[in-house]
Amino acid sequence: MRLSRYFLPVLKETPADATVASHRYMLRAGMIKQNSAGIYTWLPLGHRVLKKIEQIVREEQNKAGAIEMLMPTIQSADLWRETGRYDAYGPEMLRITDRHDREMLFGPTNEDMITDVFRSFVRSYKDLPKMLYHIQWKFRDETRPRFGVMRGREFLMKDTYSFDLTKEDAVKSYNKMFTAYLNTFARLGIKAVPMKADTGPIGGDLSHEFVILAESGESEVFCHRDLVEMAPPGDVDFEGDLSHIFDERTSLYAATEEMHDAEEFAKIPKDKQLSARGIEVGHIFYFGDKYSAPMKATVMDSNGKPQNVMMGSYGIGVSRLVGGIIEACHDENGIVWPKSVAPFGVGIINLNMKDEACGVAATDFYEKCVEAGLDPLYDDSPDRGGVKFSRMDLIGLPYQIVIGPRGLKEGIVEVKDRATGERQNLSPEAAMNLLVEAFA
RNA sequence: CGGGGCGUAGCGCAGCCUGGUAGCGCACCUGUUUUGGGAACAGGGGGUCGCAAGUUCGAAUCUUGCCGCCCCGACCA
Repeated sequence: MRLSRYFLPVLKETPADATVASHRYMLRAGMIKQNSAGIYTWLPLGHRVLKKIEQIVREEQNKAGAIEMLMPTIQSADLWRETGRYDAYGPEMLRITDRHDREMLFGPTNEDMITDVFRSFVRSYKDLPKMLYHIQWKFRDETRPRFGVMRGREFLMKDTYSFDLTKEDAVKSYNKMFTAYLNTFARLGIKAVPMKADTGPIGGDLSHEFVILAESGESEVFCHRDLVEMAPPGDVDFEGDLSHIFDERTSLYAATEEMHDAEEFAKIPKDKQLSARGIEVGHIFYFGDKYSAPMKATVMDSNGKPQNVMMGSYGIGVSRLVGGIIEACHDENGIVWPKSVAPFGVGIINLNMKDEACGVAATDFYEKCVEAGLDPLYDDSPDRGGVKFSRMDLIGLPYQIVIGPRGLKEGIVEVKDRATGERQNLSPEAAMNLLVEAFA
């Protein structure tokens, strides 16, 4: 993409409303625009990141055997009455009346609806297990939206629902998602720690939150230090036994504030005790027949007897992750994107648009990057060097290629690694090789 | 939902206390000179001062009501 043809409204000054780093940088980098409290437009740069995260989440869900579908944002109140949640959910649910005075709502989650879908079609235990998911916008009318997209009212969430005949089988599904989540967050370039969690209003008795450690986190969390650096499971057989992965993580202490047990925590060696602020980016629940029972979602077992299906639900805050990743990956100059989610792979800076040789070299490098699939952003604006440098640092692409008249005379371009700040002077060919290898 | 704060040009702010018809920096437009870490000079455009009512000869400024947004807390993906 050529910057001159793109839509990248960066801000030089920090908007007064933004107090946390990710919110400030998202506004300044032209990723989002606030429309009202907790509701945002995703501008082109932000949209790219959102879609990249979404795609990684999708791929890891598919690997784990979950099947993608799409349910609507608007739901009928009737379904929620069946489970008693229409009254239980409270003012956080946005209630709407249609022209026929029918009560509708903008879905804050989809347990009720997916249970309805399931019971409409599935009759036999032979169809189990099943894991279904969608990636859809949710609305929760928070009393106090804040921190930009990290606590919006409208947000994009991946929610998976598992259906099994028995609790024992449901725990296997739970472990699949537990494992998939570890891989997902690792691919996103962040360290998310699974922590024993309160089940909240969704209910159930087995639940973990996946938490990124960051100073701006909303809640306090406690865990064993080793959990933070533990390598992800990587390629595993999702049809095989995954309990060792679950056991390995859960044998070390990790809990959110509500579930914190100071006595247990104290048993950890002092140098391994970690208490920090955390951002919840994923949450998984097992809740048995909480919804299948009232909604009569049953399948025939091998004896021909109807059984309530045992369910779990598994959420990842896709839009929240954009902010969460920035909280974990930024410096004083701006965002430092992990390669996997960066909006563009490499930024090319032409230091002097009026210098003909410079233009030829930069355009040539740009076109080669396109061919190599590096997804480059070419700053072909007439701005001065300083403006281009600081803008490129702000939007945080993993690599910057600086092409200027001075270097070209020596036959070199400068390659800057955004994360380390390290710069190398290389021939264009060597620079290209470096980039291709970096993204291989 | 309790407590606090803010709303004046696209962004960041001053002016309000003490009423007299709106200003600064950045951004934007034109021109010239510049061009390796947010250039300089000259000229220019842009605001019914959140909305409504009231007080007054006169309201950004005083009064009342409403709306919007932010921060702390409680609540939550």
